[in-house]
Parts: sequence; structure tokens; C-alpha cells
Amino acid sequence: MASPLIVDPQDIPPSDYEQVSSALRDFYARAHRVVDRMMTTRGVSFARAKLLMHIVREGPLRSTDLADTFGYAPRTVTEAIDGLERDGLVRRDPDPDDRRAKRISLTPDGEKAAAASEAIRLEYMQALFGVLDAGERAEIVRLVGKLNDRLAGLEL
Amino acid sequence: MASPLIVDPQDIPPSDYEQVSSALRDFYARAHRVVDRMMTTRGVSFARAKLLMHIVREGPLRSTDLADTFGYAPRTVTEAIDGLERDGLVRRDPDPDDRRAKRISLTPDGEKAAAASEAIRLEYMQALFGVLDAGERAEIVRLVGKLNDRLAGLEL
DNA sequence: TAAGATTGAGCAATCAATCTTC
DNA sequence: GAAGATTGATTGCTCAATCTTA
Repeated sequence: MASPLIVDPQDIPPSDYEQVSSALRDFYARAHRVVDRMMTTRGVSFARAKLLMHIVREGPLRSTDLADTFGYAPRTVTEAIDGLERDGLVRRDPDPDDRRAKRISLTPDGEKAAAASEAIRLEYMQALFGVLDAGERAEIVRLVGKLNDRLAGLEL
Repeated sequence: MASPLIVDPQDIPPSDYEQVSSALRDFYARAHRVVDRMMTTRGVSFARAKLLMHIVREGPLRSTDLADTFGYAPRTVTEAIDGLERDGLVRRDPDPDDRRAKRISLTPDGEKAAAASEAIRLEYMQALFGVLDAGERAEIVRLVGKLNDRLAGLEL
């Protein structure tokens, strides 16, 4: 044993797993940064836009509905809604049928923000995913879909 | 105008852009959750493991080196190193050649942690990316690579 | 007891500002 | 003035605990 290292980098072949992993990781980090700057400077963040868009479509919702839809922890939803409420984009009203629950809905400002950020989102998606042709887009959906199915299995 | 909504969901065709976008987004959210639980319960988080592995390989490094390598903001690195130092996994020593800088290196405990988490990381990658065959892995690297190049352009 | 919501503590990241040294 | 590092304030996410109502 010439090296005091427990894992010698030489022993790890640069497998193609590494490449897949780092490509996907890089993509997310970059996409996150780019889209977030793009959207935040022009209105609300991507995370907030997702929530607003969902509330626009699905009407008044409870906190747990949002947590289920997006796979968030309860804390995440409370905090996100706190922020949106602070900025006057959503409202929490008592649920008439269940005194534990609150119904979350958009204010007029919230509807405007949702519409504006949806436009930006579409523009961004076109700029980004437009570099792939239709066949490539179908293929990437298929491949990432396989990974997602596997992950769902690992998550159990 | 029957609807008071500014953007009518009906007007947005469910384009395949949406599918690409949501597949990639889902992948990241799930992967992040799964790998983080997997690694944190058995030692250090994925984010920390990446740093440790890099420091193992590249020897003593400065804060800016890490920021450049991973594309992190300076704050991110300082905070990450703070945490690792608090847990006794890294050490900050003054750089003899530049009194502004510090050289970050692993402690013996840090080397152990790096080796342990590398093992878990390999196991995880195999479990996940093993669902794709070699051709599919090459293809996904190519496609995501195109997206990354585009993102790099958008980020300028 | 369980479900809906909130709160506390912590991690990983951002931007913007500051302090020291080059 | 610019580079290396740190700090303050904020966002988005996690888990675990708590409180109220069903």
C-alpha cells in the first residue's frame, strides 16, 4: 500500500455513470440559477410561480392539497404561502366545512403575477428546450422517465 | 371574454416542452430527496460529500477554488466549510504565500467520511443509472449536454 | 387517533456588502 | 482597484414536534 488514501482515485474508472450523474446535476444547478434570476428579476420566483399557477387552475386549495401535488413537506407549503401572503398574492380564508383547514386563493395581484410569470416561463422553455428537436425531446422524456420510475422505487 | 383569467389554461397546448421540463424537474427533486436521505443517515450529505471528494483528490485548496469548481457563490463555500470544520472533517490553515487566503484540507476523520460516502455514492449510482443500458446512458449524456450548452449561453 | 396547519431547527443555495491583503 | 474570505439577509427545502379540530 503505497498511498495513505483510503480510496485511491486511480481505482475508480471514470464510468459513464459519472457522466450521466454530472450532466443531470449540472443541468439542474444551472437551470435553477438561470430560471430563478430570469423570473425573480421580472416578478416572482419559479417556485412561487408554480404554486400560483396551480392555484389559478385548481381554485381555492388547502395546504395539504399543495403539499400532495408538489410532493412538499408541510413546512415548505406553510412557508411558501406565508411569503406569498406577505406580498399580497394569496389569501388564506377559513374553510366553512372544516375548522381545521384554510382555503388558499389568489388575490387580484396574485392573478396578475401568475399570468406574467407564465409568459416568462413559456419564453424560457422555448429558448431552452428549442435546442432539441421533437424526436430528441421525446427521447429525453423517455430516458428521464425511466430514471424517475427507478427513483420512485428507491424512495419507498 | 367569458373568463376573468388573464391566461386561460385552455389556450396553452400541453406542449412537449412541458413534459421535458417536468420530467427533469421531477428527477432532480426526487434524486435530491433520495440521495440526501440515503447519505445523510449514513454519514454526510451529498453536497458535503462532493466537497470532501474534491478536496481529497485536489489536495489543499482555497475557498475560491471550490467556488469556481462547483460554480458556487462565495457564501455557499464559506458556510459549507464552516459546517465541515465544525464537524471536524476539514481544517483551514493560513496560506504561507498569500496572507489573504486559507488552505482547506481534510482531517483524518474527513478522509474517512469521504471514503465512506464515496462508497455509498457508487452504490446509489449503480442502483439508479443501471436501469439504462450503455447506449441510453450515452444518449442521455448527449441530450442533457445540449441543454447545458444552451443554458451556459443563456447565463451570460 | 388521525388530519390540517403551524412552528423550531437546520441545510444548501442565492445576492449584496464588508474587511483585509495584494 | 481587485482578489480572497467572511458576514447579513433571504429563499426553498428537509424532519420532527406541537396545537387544534374531526
